[in-house]
Amino acid sequence: MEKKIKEDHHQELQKEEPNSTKNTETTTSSSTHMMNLITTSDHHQMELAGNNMNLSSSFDIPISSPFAYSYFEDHSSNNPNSFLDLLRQDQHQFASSSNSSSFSFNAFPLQNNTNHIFTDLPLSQPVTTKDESSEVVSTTPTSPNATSFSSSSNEAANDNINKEVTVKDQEDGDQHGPKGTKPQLKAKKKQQKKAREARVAFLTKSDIDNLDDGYRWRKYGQKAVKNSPYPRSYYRCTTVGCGVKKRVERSSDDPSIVMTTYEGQHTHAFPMTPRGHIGMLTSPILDHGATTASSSSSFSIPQPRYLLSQHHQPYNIMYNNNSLSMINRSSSSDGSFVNPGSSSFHGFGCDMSQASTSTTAAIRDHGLLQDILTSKIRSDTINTRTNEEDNK
DNA sequence: CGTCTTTGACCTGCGC
DNA sequence: GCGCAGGTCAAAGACG
Repeated sequence: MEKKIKEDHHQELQKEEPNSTKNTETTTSSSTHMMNLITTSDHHQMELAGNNMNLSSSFDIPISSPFAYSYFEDHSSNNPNSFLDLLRQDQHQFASSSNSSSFSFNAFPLQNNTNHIFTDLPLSQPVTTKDESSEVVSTTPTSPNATSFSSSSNEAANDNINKEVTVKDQEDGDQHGPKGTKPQLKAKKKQQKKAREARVAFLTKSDIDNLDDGYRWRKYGQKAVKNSPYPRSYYRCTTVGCGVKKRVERSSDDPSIVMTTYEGQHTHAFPMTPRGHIGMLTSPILDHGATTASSSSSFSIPQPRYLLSQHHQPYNIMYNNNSLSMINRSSSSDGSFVNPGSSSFHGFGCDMSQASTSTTAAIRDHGLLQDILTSKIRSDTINTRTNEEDNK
C-alpha cells in the first residue's frame, strides 16, 4: 500500500516536472526540489518531502516537520485563483467566523469543496506548555476531511485565544494587586507577546524576491541569513495602524523559490494605491486579505501581479498561531482544488501517511522556516508521531 | 517633497 | 557573562 502510494507520488512528480522546470530560469533544476505534501493521515501531521530527496535538503526543513506544507504549481495566467486570492478568501471567511482580533491569519476557512488542510499543531510553543501542545495536537480530528480540519483548527485557535485572554486577565489582576513577582509578570508578557502574531508562509517559485499582491510594504530591514547566501528582507505594511509584517527569503538550496512569511493581519481593506487607484475595494473578500506585495503596488485588480507572471509557483504554508495550516492547490489545469481524499493526497500524488516514514531527519538550521516552526514543535511532533507509531 | 530603500547600529533571545 | 543570530530602528540617500 505504502509502496504504491510512493509510486503514485513519483508519477505525480514526473507529471509536474515539466512545468516546474519550465518556469524557472535558474540553472538549478527546480524539479529536484519540488516539495510534496506528505501528511500522516492518522494524526494529520504534515511533512515535507521532495522528489528523491527530502524537503529538508532543499529548504532545510526537517522531514519530520509537522508543517502543513504544500507544493503546487500555479498555472498563473489561466489560473483565476491565485494563492493570494485564496488567501484573501480564507482570511475573510475565517475572519468573519473569528471573533479574535489578537490573532492574525487565524482564519483559513474551510469550505466543503476545498481541500484546505489544517494541522492542529501549536504554533507558539512559548505560550503553550508541553501539555498544552499535546492537547492541541490531540484535538486534531482523526478524519482527514478538510472541513474537519478547518473546524478543528479554528476551535483550537479559539482555545488558545481564550487562553491568551485568560493570561491577560490574570496579568491585569496582577497589576491591580501585589500578587505576582516581577519575573512572573515579565514571563507572562513575554509569552503573550510571542503568542500574539500568527504567521503564514508561502513558498513561491519566482524570480522576483518581492512579490506583489497589492498591499503596500515598506522595507525596514535586511539581514544575512546563516547558512544562506541570500539575505532576508523585512517588510511592514505601510498602512497606518496596520502592523502586518512580512519576511522574504530565498531558498539557499533552490534559489528559484522565494519564501514569504506574513505575520499579523491587515486591519484595513484592500489598500488604495498611492496613486489613488482603488484595488478591489468592492470585494469583501479582500477585506482581510493577507498578501504579498511589492512596495510599488499600484494595480487595480485583485489578482496579484506576480501571480500573473509565468514564473511563479506558490507553495503555501499556513501557519496559524495555534496550528499549521496548508492550502493545497493541485496541479489541475483549472486551478481548482483537489480534495486529498481520506488518505491519499492526490494533489501531490502521495499518501499523507508517508510522513511517518521519515522521522529521523536531522534538525538543522531551517532559515525562515525555523522561525515558523519552532524546534519544540518539531520535536513534539516527532515525539507524538513516534508514540503513535509505537502504538500501532 | 513624499516615499521608499539601504545599511550600520542596536536590542533581544538563546545556547554554551 | 559572552557570543551569536534574528529582528528592529533610524539616519541617509535615491528616486519619481
